Amino acid sequence: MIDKSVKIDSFDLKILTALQRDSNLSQRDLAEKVGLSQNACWRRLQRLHSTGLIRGSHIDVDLSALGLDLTVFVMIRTRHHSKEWIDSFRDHVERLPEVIDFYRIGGEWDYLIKVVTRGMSGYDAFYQKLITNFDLATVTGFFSMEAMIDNRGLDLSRMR
Amino acid sequence: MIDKSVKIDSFDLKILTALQRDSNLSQRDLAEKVGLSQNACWRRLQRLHSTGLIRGSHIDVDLSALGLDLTVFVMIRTRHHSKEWIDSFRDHVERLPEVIDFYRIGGEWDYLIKVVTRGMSGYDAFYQKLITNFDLATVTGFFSMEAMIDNRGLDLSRMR
DNA sequence: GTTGAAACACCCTCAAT
DNA sequence: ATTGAGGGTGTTTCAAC
Repeated sequence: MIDKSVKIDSFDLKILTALQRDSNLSQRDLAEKVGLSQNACWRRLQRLHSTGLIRGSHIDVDLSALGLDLTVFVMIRTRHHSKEWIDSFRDHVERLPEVIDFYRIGGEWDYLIKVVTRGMSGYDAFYQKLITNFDLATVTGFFSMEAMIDNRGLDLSRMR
Repeated sequence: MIDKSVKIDSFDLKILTALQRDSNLSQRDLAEKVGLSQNACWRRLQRLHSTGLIRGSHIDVDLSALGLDLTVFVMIRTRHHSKEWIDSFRDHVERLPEVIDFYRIGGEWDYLIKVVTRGMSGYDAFYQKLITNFDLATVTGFFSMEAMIDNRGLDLSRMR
C-alpha cells in the first residue's frame, strides 16, 4: 500500500517527468535538468523509489518491427456479474499473452482489453482463445488504423 | 525507419522480455537471466538499441498516488474526414496533457483516447478542452472501475 | 539545500580461446 | 559463442558548509 501522505514538490514532479521520458538519464544529467545538485537529486530519487511512487522501469520495444503489427481494442459485454465469474474471467484474460491493458469499465460495456497481435490472423487466434469456455454477450474489436500517441509519459508539472 | 530485416532469435526475445519487466537489470543479472555471458549479452543489447528495436526506457509512476486517480477511455465519432481536419485535431489532442493513448480506429468510432485525470472534475475539465473549437458528432467516456492489467510488458517468447 | 572527495560497483573494451 | 582482466565512468556515501 502506498503512503498517500508523502509530500511531493515541483522538484519531485520534474524528476518523475524527466524519468518517464528517459529513465536512463545519468544522475548528473537528471540533476542538471531538474535544477538540483547531484546529491540532493539522488536523495529525492531514493525517496521516490522507497515510497512506491516509482514502481519500476521498462524498455519500450518496437513491437511492429517484431511483426506484432496489429493493435485492437476489444470491448466486452457479459451476462455474468458474480464475484466468482469475474475472478475466473480475470484469470483467463491474464493468461493471454497478447493483452497489454485489461480494464473493468462502467457504462455500456463491462470490459476493455488492449491487445497486440500478428495481423488479423493473430487477432482471430486471440479471439478464439478469449471466448473459449466463457459466455460473453458481446465482443467487438476496434482496430487501430494509426497510433498517434502510444503510452505517452505525462508531463506531471502540467497536471493540475 | 526501422530495418525490418534484422534477425532476432530467442536470446534477443529473452533480453527484450526481461528488460520490459525491469530495465534496471545490471548486465550481470541480465546475462544470467537469459543464459549468455555478460559480454555476448552486452553486444546483443547494443544491436537491439542501434536497430531501433529498443526505443527507450521509462519509469512507471504510480499516478493514483499523485491524485491522478481516474482513467477514462474516450470514444469519438466525428463528421470530418479531410486530411486538414484530421491533422488539426491531432495537434489539438496532442496538446492535452491528460492523454496517454490516442488512436485512430476503424469501425463504429473514429478515435479512442485514454486519459488520466484528477477525479471526475478533472475529466470534465479535459472534456471541455477537448470539444472547444472542434465539431465532434459523439463523445462517450468509459470510466475505469478497475485496472486489472495496465500497460503490461509482453512475454515476447510466447507471441507466435 | 550545497560542494567536493573517496570507495565502490558497473560498464565497456580488448585479448585470448 | 566463452572467460578474464584493465581502464574509465557513474553511482553511492560521507564530511563539511
